[in-house]
Amino acid sequence: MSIQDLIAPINERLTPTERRIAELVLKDPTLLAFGTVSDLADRANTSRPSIVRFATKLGFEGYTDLQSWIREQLSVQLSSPSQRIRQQESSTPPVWAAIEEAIHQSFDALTQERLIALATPIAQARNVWILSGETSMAGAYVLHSGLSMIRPDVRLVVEHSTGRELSSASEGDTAVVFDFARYRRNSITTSRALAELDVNIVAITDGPLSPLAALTKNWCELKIPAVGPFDSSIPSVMAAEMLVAQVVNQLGEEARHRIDRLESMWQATDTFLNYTPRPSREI
Amino acid sequence: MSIQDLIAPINERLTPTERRIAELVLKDPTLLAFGTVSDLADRANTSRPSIVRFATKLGFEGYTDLQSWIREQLSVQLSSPSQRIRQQESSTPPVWAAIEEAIHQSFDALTQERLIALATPIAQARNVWILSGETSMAGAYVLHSGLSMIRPDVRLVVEHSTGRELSSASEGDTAVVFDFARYRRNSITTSRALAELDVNIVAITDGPLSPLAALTKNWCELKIPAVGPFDSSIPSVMAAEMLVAQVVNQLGEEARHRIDRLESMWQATDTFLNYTPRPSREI
DNA sequence: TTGATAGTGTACGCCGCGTTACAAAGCGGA
DNA sequence: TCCGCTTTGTAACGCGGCGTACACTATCAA
Repeated sequence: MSIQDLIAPINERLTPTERRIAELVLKDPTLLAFGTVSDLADRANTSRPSIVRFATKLGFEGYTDLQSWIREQLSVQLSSPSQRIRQQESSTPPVWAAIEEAIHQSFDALTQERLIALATPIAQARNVWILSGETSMAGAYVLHSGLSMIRPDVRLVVEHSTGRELSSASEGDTAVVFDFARYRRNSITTSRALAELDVNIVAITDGPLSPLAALTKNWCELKIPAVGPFDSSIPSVMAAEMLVAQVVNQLGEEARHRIDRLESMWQATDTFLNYTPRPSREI
Repeated sequence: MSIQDLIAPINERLTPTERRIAELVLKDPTLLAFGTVSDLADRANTSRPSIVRFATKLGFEGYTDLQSWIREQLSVQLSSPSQRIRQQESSTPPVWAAIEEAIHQSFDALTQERLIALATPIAQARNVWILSGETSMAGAYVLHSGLSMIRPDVRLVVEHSTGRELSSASEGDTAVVFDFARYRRNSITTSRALAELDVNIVAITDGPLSPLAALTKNWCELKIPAVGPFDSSIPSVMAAEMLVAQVVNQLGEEARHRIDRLESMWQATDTFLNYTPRPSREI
């Protein structure tokens, strides 16, 4: 039971001021443990009674009650073995390490030059086709979703309609293919066919021995860790996101203009619950 | 610098009473952090001035001074490892740091207990419905893909057919919702409706202030970094994958059996290019 | 025995704490 | 426009906090 679990069930009943207080104490719980009512009031730009009311709204008698509760929680956290475990880095579960390593390697693989090399054919293509194997579906999905927001004529090709969809592909187009061992037969054969048609191939795959790496010089290598019995999609997704960001850079004003139009479309259709302009937009 | 290091050099100059106080605070440092002079005096069977004198003997102005020092020490100890990591590497590109921090925080949020709490309703549900906002589509996709391989009756609900798809949802079902600020109106209102129908809600969201966190106690908090102009899907995907792995654990033999059948189906249809059995299967 | 000194507890003052009652301001509906 | 409710801030109160001055006790040397 944490302060988060206490706030969550009542978060919709919080007044604006109380919400400010909630954000404050969530950001820095030590404020609650050590701070006085006045401290919190000052930090949240409000008055002391509002702090007390916040405490009662959480179900406590008053601030004192809330604070002593927090202190108890903190005491067990300080004395419990998990805290000591937390400080030792050696005991992290192996999955964590595998994911982190994979991410690091992907970062290393996606240098600035490599990103530019991969993004350029995407930015300049007339049509962009996206293909993928199994592990990498999520990456393909993210790429499709992201690219669609910044340029026209982007299509995610699903296996059962490969032929129909790709019949119009030709020189000047670019196909982005995600696939890793074991390679999906369909994605590989399709890529080969597209390469024959002089379609630019951009391949996200697992190394120079991949059949995809043979098709193009625009490829990059990702390491795929396992999470439980399945392979992780995280590296693919990361690569897709970085590709999208790079294409945005290269398209410049045109991409930004499209994003702005999408934004106003969202506003017009009232898509989001609490619309507040933010520097970072959603995919 | 700890309280031990402060006491050690003067321990021979301590009077009997002061020695009792020293033993007390060494045994339980939270007493110093949270307790008042009176508390300590009572516990050490002495008077309040002795506590104050003890503080001054350690080189502080008074008890207040000592206490605020202890609290500072405690604060850094409580700050999460991810925050300390942030302070180290300043030379890496900001995107990397942001992604790594988000991943660390997600790891912290997805403790074993939390994972079990989230996975149990998924493992036991009659039907599983998956909903998502914008950023988190990829996570929802991965969850759907993974769960489909290990249990029946898993459905990804897309916005335009929400009503039709969910008309059969009822008690005993579980809905997994991914959404983050700005919350997509459709996913939130749908979740609320499902909660009204006593469908179990499992929420992957951005904190206790999320409207989703108000609906259920089975929620977890992810931090969403920005990659270029868009929010990243990586945390959602990671959470989805860890959820799938946990559900596999809980379903045990049944899940493994299903995976094996899928495997032979793949073999039969010759889906992959180079079939070689591997310990880790693809999603 | 007596005086000085170190150790400790009592008594007191002042400040700031948390709390509550009440008034002002903001917001929506009639 | 007015009325009611919700939200928020102001003012006052009483309690307990810490710190300090002072008094008592014990110890030891002379």
